[in-house]
Formats: sequence, C-alpha cells, structure tokens
Amino acid sequence: MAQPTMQQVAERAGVSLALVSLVMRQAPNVSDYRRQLVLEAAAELGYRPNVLARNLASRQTSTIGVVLNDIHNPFFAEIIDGIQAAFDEAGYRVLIGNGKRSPSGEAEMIETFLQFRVDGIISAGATMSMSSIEAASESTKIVVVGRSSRSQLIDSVNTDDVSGARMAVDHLVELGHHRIAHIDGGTGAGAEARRRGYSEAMTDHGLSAEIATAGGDFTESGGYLAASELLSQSNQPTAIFAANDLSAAGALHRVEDAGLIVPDDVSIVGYDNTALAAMQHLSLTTVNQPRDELGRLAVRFVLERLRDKRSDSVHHMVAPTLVNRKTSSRLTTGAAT
Amino acid sequence: MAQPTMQQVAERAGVSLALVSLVMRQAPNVSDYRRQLVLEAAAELGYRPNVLARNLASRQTSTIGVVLNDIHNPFFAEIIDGIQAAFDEAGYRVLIGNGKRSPSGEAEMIETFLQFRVDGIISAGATMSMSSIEAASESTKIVVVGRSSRSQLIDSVNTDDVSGARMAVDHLVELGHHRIAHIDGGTGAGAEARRRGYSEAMTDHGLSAEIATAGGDFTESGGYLAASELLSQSNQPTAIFAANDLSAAGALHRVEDAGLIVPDDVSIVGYDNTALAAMQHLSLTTVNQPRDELGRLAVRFVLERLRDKRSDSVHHMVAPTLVNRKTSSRLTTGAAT
DNA sequence: TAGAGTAATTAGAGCGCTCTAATTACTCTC
DNA sequence: GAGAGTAATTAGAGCGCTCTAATTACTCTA
Repeated sequence: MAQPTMQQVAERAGVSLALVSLVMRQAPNVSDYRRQLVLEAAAELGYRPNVLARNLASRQTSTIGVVLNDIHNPFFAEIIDGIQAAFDEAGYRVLIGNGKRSPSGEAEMIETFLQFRVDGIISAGATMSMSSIEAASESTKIVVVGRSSRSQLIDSVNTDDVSGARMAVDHLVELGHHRIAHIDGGTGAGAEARRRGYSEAMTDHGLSAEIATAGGDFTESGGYLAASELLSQSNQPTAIFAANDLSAAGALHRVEDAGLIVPDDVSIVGYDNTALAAMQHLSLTTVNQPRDELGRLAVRFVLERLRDKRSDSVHHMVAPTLVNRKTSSRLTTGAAT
Repeated sequence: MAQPTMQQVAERAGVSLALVSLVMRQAPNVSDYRRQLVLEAAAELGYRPNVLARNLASRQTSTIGVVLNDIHNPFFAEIIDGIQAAFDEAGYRVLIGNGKRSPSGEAEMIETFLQFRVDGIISAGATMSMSSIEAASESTKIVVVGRSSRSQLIDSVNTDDVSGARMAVDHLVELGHHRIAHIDGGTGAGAEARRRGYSEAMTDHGLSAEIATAGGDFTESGGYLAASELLSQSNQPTAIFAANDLSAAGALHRVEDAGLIVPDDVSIVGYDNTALAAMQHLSLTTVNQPRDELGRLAVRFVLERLRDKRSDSVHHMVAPTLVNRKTSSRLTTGAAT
C-alpha cells in the first residue's frame, strides 16, 4: 500500500527530483526527451502525485468545497451540476459536503474544508448564521448560493424570489383566479421573500382581501397539513401557490383526497422546478430557478476572488421563470368572489 | 488569509512545537496547566490545524471518500446517511464525489480521492469495471455498495435483488395476478439480478408462459415507454413490476394515460423504496432496500480492513422487504389467464 | 572559437506537521 | 536526600512535494 514517490520516479528515470516535479506540473521548459523518460518511469511505477504534499508545498489545493444544506433536496443536488461543470473547465476539483440540514452540520463541513485548506467554498442554501460564514471567510473565499445576503464580505448568488412569487400569482390571476392562497416555507431559505412576493402581487391585483397564508416547512407533509387548513376555511381557495415543489405535492394530494380535481377545481403552483415537478405523473406548474446558472455564477465569483482579489462583495440576482404544466388551469366555475 | 501555524501557537504559549502537537492530538501525557496554555494561545490566534501537513507527516488522513454513481439518484443520496453516521462515530470525516452517472466520472473521483490519500473509499452503485476498481484497491481500501461483486479483492455490500424481485412477484401472485410483466433496468446496477428473480418466481408459480419483459433504463421516461409496449400487447398485463421506483412512476403515468385505473385495473410495484415512492401522491408499492444498513455495513467493512488487515474479501447480502402501499391490489376483474 | 544569450536541469531550503528518542521534571521510597 | 521510577517536555529528523536561485548545456554570432 506504500505509494511510489517522486524520488523513486526520478531515480528510475535517471533525472533529478526537480525535473520530475516540472514534468508533473506540465512546465514548459523540459526537453521532450526527458519528459518522455519521466513519464515512462512514472507509468511503470504507478506513480500518483501526493496532493497533500503538493498542496503543502505550493500552498494551494486547486480544490473547492461545496457544502450542501441537504444532499437529499433535489434543488441543492441539482445546483451541483453547474458548479461542477464550471470548475472542471477551470481546472479545479470539487468536493462535496453534506450539511445534513442543520446549521451545525454545515459548520462542521466548512471547518473540514478549511482544515483541508481548500481554495474556496461554495455554500448552497446555508441556514447557518451569516456571521459564522463571515468568520470562515477570513480563511478562504466563500460564496453563498440560494440564500440572500447583504454581507459586505461574502458574495452571493440567488434567485429573485420576490418576483418569482409574483409570477406565480400573476399566472393564476391571468387564469381568472382570485382566491389564491399561499403555503409558505417557514424559516427555510427563500421562504420569507416568496411570502412577500405573494402578498405584494395580491395587493397589486387588488386582492389584498383574499390573502390567505398557511404555514408550511418545505416538506410534503407540511404541504398536506397546510392544504387541510386552507380547505377547511369557509372561503375555499380556487388556487394554491406553494413555496416549493415538495409542499405543492403534499397540497396536491390533500386536495385530491378531498375529492376535488386538480386543476379543474383547484389550481396548484409550486416553486423550484425540481426534477420532481417535471415528473409526468405530477406535472406541476412551478417557478423555475435556473440552477445551472446559479451554480456557474457562484463559481465565477469564487474564481474572481481567487484571481483578481476583487474585494468588494457582489450580490447577484437571477431571474426566475414560470413553467406552465398541468396543475393550473383557467377558473371555470364562476366562483370569483 | 495567512493562517497561523503550530510554531506561532507554541511561541505564544511559551512551549515547544512538539507540545502543541501533542495537545492538538489530545495526547494523554500533557499537564493540565500547559494544555490550558496551549489551548488559549490557539484560540487567541484562531489556529486551525493544517490537515494537509498533519496527514503528510502521519501518513493517514482520517478521511473516507464516497463516490456516488449519481448524486441525483435518491437511492444513492440516501445511502450516504448511514455511511456518514457510522463514520462520524468512528471519527472519520466523509467527502463525497459525484460520478456523474458515467464510469469515467467515477474513475476521476476515485483518482482524486487517491491523490488526496484518503484512508478508504466507498463506491455506491459503481458502473465502472470491477477490474479498474481492483486496480485502485492497490492503493487504498475500497468497498463497493449497491452492486454485486465476486471479487477476491474488494468487499461488497448489496441487497439480495433476486429475492427482492421474487417478493414483488409473490406479492402480486398472492393478490391473484397471473399476467405480471416486468420493466427491467437495462445495464444498470442490480438490473440483471432483478430480472432473474422475476423470471425465477414466475416459473416457480407455474407462470412461465406469462413472462413478459420490456426494456427500461431506470428512468421515468424509460418506464413510460416500456409500459406503452406492454399495454399494446394483445394480452395486457394486470400487473407490472418495474425494476426501480423511477420507472414504476413512468409506467404508472402511462397506464393512467391509457384511461386505466391504478391499482383497480393494473397493479404496479417498484423497487428501492426511495423517498419518491413514499410520497403520498404516488404511494407506490415497492421493494425496500435498507439503505441505512447498506451504508453502515460498508463502513464496517472499510473499518475492518483499516484496522484488522482482514485480507479475505467479504460479500454481504442484505434482505429486502416489501412495502405495501396503494398501487397494488387484489385482482377483481376475473381475467386470470 | 570566445563570449553572450537562452534553454534545460538541479541543489537545497522550506511547507506545517508527526513521531521517535532523548532530556528534564517530578514523586516516591527507604 | 540519593536513587529509582514515572510523567512531562523537547530536539530534530523526516513526510513528499514546490520553488527560487544557481548551475550546466546548448545555440548563435562575430
């Protein structure tokens, strides 16, 4: 299990340690002849560079750590793709850490990454306090994605959730709905902005009297419960806007349990446009968060910090879009207030 | 961004470098007095051990790499939980790599982990060739989970997919079904065994004449297409056993599109028991793979190799169980054969 | 063919830590 | 209070690599 070292490669190739190092780093000023010699010796020995030693000596790891708030949430898992693609291009390797849904889990992963001296960290959907993230930023470059921030120190990339929520409401109003209820996301990332966008849009449409919010928590069961609450009200909504796809799925189920048809009786709109929403069996109308773009932007900001030393922080908002599927339709029963 | 070093902590605390090292490693023979001194100095400086240097010197990383065939597949993502919990207990940190669904992606991640000199690697649902995995095992301990193996070198943990498939068939037969079709998983991990279990069970029940398999690929759309094929046959099946939950969902949708009711007209059984299957809206009858157990066993095998130097390989099979939900029911229309 | 200029190679000092062996500081015991 | 035994501390040599500065090898020109 003992791995061959550069020294051994050098001996076998009959050159100096330094030359092997140059070859391994694809340095330009090495003669083809020796390069070949070294490469062959390395291959014969099964030599594999020791990143630890390399990084210790060069003081950089060419590695980025990505902390996911929850690896099970498709939204975060899907953000990874853009991040990985962009870092591949830039020649960085990506390591993933699972925050296990808790601030302390996230903090632990960040600590691990810092101990590994990664060159940068991207935190997706962080629920930990902004100040602890800022503390960590003293040791490396950190970018936050999928969470809003006004920090002077940390860059952030996020979807414009206020306008995303407005889109959902606008869409339903266009379809003739007035009694549009909202199932919110509690304290989850983005929940507050979506709640606000909902209220603002309702008010803009002159529907402030129809505002009805039920408490959810970004889970399916939370959505189910919240929908129960909404359906039991005297003034049943004709449409429900849920703060994420998972709770929309829960609401959908509750509505169907009540013997109502979606979308004929009740329209439902979700948020995120995860793979779940795209599933044909669900086919959920939802608000798309451009995950790939979010990921790529986060990478760009990390790279900028890594190279330019841009010191002022950037907060970028990405525009969401509405994805019209099969859970929303024109209000037919003329039950408009 | 320059990090304090042990040397600096030592100076501040007025002790030797070595003593600081001992404190950091929680060595026993250090007086409380100095330990306190060192700890305080470290805290004041914001000292954080450099894992790279530590690992280089100690020749071990206390880190395990986990390569997921696909981070988006809930089955693999859920395996992580057991792995992480078990390693947390054992004092190892876990880094995750995404194989991006391809053998080469998996190989790259394994290479990265090897360069980081992780103490061990767990590969979940590997699609890369067993021989390349064996090659990597010369440099570190590797355990394969969710993929069968007879390798003399590599330990494996897997669900008994043959018997899992039999359970699905038995369940449907008990419900009175005879015309039970199978949507398989192509070349995906476990597909072959599930196909075999299906055939064997059908034969055992004297239903070999009813065997009908349609080609799937573990995706929703593949399941949809395969179901189309099955429904267009003269002898429509009254039940479908799909090789994983995703294709079961696709099949479900296709069946409903045909105007048939699930489970009244057609029963559907999936495989994996992912969170998807548990969703109330789907509520899929499925075969449970005990992911947590799979993960924990994989960890145990890695740790055994790490400690005991057990040299003979172990191949462990975990028993699946049937989860009876709402997509399967007793055959009512007396259409048996 | 000496001298200048450039290209290719190498020596050697770290990077921040661990670990063995040696040293120093304490406790007992008689 | 000397000697033995143990506990606590430290010096110093690596771990496998990078990187600067120095050296050696070439090529070209006059």
